[in-house]
Amino acid sequence: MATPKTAPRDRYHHGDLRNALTEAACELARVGGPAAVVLREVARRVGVSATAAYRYFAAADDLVDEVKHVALARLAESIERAVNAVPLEGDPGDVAVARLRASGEGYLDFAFSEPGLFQTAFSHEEIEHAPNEGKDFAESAAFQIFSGLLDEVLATGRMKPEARPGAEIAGWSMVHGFAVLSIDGPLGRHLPEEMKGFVRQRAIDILIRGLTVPGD
Amino acid sequence: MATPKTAPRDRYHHGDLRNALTEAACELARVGGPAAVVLREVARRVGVSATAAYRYFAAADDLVDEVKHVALARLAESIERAVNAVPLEGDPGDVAVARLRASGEGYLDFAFSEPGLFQTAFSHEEIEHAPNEGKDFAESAAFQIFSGLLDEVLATGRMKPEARPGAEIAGWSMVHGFAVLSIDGPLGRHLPEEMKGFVRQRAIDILIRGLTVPGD
DNA sequence: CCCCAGAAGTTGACGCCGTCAACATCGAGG
DNA sequence: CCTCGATGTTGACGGCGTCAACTTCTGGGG
Repeated sequence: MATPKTAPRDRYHHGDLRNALTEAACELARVGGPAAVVLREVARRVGVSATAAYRYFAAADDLVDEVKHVALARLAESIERAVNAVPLEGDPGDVAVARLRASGEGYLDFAFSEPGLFQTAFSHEEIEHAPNEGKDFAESAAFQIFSGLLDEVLATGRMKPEARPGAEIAGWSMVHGFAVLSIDGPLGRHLPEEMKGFVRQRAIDILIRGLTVPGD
Repeated sequence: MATPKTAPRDRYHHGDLRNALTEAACELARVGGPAAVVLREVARRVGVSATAAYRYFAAADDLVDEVKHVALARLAESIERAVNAVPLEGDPGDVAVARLRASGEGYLDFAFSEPGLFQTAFSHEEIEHAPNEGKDFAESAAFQIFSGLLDEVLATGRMKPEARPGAEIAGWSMVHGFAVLSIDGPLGRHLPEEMKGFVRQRAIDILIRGLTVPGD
């Protein structure tokens, strides 16, 4: 066992295939969306036979699931980054509202900068695939952050208590709907590029207006 | 040519294949979503060879497009039905707002009662498929109705003029996002059935609150 | 030291898919 | 009646996901 571990083993066997596959799958998804994640192509890119993937994934869908989790994590990072960029000085209510707004911006930043991954994050091939582990999203980091921000807003009095229930879902719906309609829906194709930014701000404005009460 | 047209011609040739194919494709989409629209299966159901479809559709995607247009039309019908069910008596502002709200309800009624068709209506296989005919959606009946309803609300003074631009897109985003998240997203799987209705009302409430000003 | 069990990857096959080129068939108009 | 164009069929190709059977590599115990 003198010098064996350093050589990069050109013809696979012992490089960490699983990670390599996941990475290749992510790249495919990034460029072409969920439909582009094709098991045989992933294997080809990694330089391995198609069936090799079955050592690590029970089926092709599981590979897509892996990408989905990666994408969801990146989405959460994007939101967190945007929220943390908001300066904390000034009226606490204003800060809370600004942070809430920023979370929406972070969501859309990710959706527009990585549309393929975003689409993959929300793809479910079949209408049903088990009562489910319950793990994949509502429990996800992104949702938790968003929920916490709404609590902040509530705590500063900038939201009426009766408006709090269901607020995360309404907010999520607005921002997600806008992303979806923009990325592969009609907005993306029919809206002049210069209006996109305007409309995006308006959507978030209307959401914030619906959720909060004016300051002072 | 005495009695030829009445006989139903069992072995295709001259029955209107195109319609039969479209209809079968719609049924597939209805039950299984866009992924279930498989050319060979459609042909099989109609009792015809797979390649027969190529007389009427240049490619399998064109068949899906056909379903998409049907689905979009049904969506518009559902919205129109809900809007027209609103009684016109009382304060015009209230009526306009009620009609606006009803359009959202009609949208969601369709999405939840025909999830497969709804998903198909908003599916686009590839990220790009031409600068596009521009026809498919923003010009669609549904969008026009929605836009008109917003104008009504504006005219009754229940919406501030500066809130009007971008309003249809914000509204569409909210309702569409809610539908998508509910049908094949996390809301559908993680939300107790009894809360669905509540959350749905809240989402629409928040939207209306964001778009309008209170009456009186 | 060697050797062998099991992990890691390959081969070849199957049935499904979309699509194409070549062929068969029907029915209306000269 | 006979031909010609529209309509549908056959058979093939390559790509896909998946499976069973095979090979090759590697580390740890005799």
